[in-house]
Amino acid sequence: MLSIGDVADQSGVPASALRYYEKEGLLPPAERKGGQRRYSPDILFRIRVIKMAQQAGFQVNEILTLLEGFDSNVPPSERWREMAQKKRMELEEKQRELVLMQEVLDRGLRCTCLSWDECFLNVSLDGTCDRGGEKGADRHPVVFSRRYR
Amino acid sequence: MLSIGDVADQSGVPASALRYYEKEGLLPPAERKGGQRRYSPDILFRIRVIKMAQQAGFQVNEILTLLEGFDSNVPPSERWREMAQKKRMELEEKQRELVLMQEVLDRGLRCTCLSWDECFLNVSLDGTCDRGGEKGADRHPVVFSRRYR
DNA sequence: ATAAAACTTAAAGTTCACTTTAAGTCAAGG
DNA sequence: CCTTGACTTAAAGTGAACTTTAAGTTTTAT
Repeated sequence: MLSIGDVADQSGVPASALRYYEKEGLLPPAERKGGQRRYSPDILFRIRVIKMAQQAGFQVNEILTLLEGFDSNVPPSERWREMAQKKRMELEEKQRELVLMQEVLDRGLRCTCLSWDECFLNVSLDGTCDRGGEKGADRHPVVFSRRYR
Repeated sequence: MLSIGDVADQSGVPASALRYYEKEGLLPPAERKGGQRRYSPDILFRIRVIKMAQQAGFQVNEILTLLEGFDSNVPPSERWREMAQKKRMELEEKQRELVLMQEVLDRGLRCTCLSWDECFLNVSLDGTCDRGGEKGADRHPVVFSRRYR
């Protein structure tokens, strides 16, 4: 059995956060030994899922629904399914945004403009600066133009 | 030229947030007509990028660095490049978590267990319940087990 | 010309997800 | 047995990202 400090060390989640999760219902009330929490190592898997969901943009109350938002003892309740479906679509949208953002970063990293001043005339929807027309794709993204400094 | 209300409508970002962004430097100080903000439609592209970066998990001050965190007039400063490199790696990590999370949701949505009680004995690292052994992959993910209700 | 709708600011308030603090209790090692 | 370090709680504090409020000004439509 692990103390809260052990779990904190092994999961990378501070003890204060673990107590907070317990209070919010994200973690089950831990067994106690003389008032102190004792965890089975299983808890680490649950914490992993909580962290994963957080990275994916779930709020605490959403993770709660995800984990225990059903009362029936039949498989995934309608409520759960609805939430999961909705969330799945949100995740897909978020992935698209993530990829777009990576492309913006990559464009910036590959940029070969010699000065910002070269880069502030044309705004195109894909975010590149296409003034001269020669190697437009490798110019600064216009978002970074001097106009806004 | 667009009023702040127009921009709010067209971008989906509340006027109060737009004012906040201006105060924080995310948006350039807008031109004024009798004290009221007037925007060129170009601003919508910038707002799109801000939203994109937010979806991707950038904080406001990070977006600030992204947009104007360089002083030189040579292409992407070292500072910018460092930040972009770091962020790119974070984005990749986040994508992996997103995919994992989708898989957890999908497993839940595909689950065919007849009751939660069927699903609370085995914990495996991939998060599936594999008691009987027949169609293990389609059981409730163990995260959702009764143990924690 | 005037009334309604939309805008302005500064400052205070809100929500989320924790963290910190204070005062005290427990447990593990020597 | 005793000290030290880890733990306990409740409550207050924090930082991020806005939103709301209040009091006033400007624009727009009739």
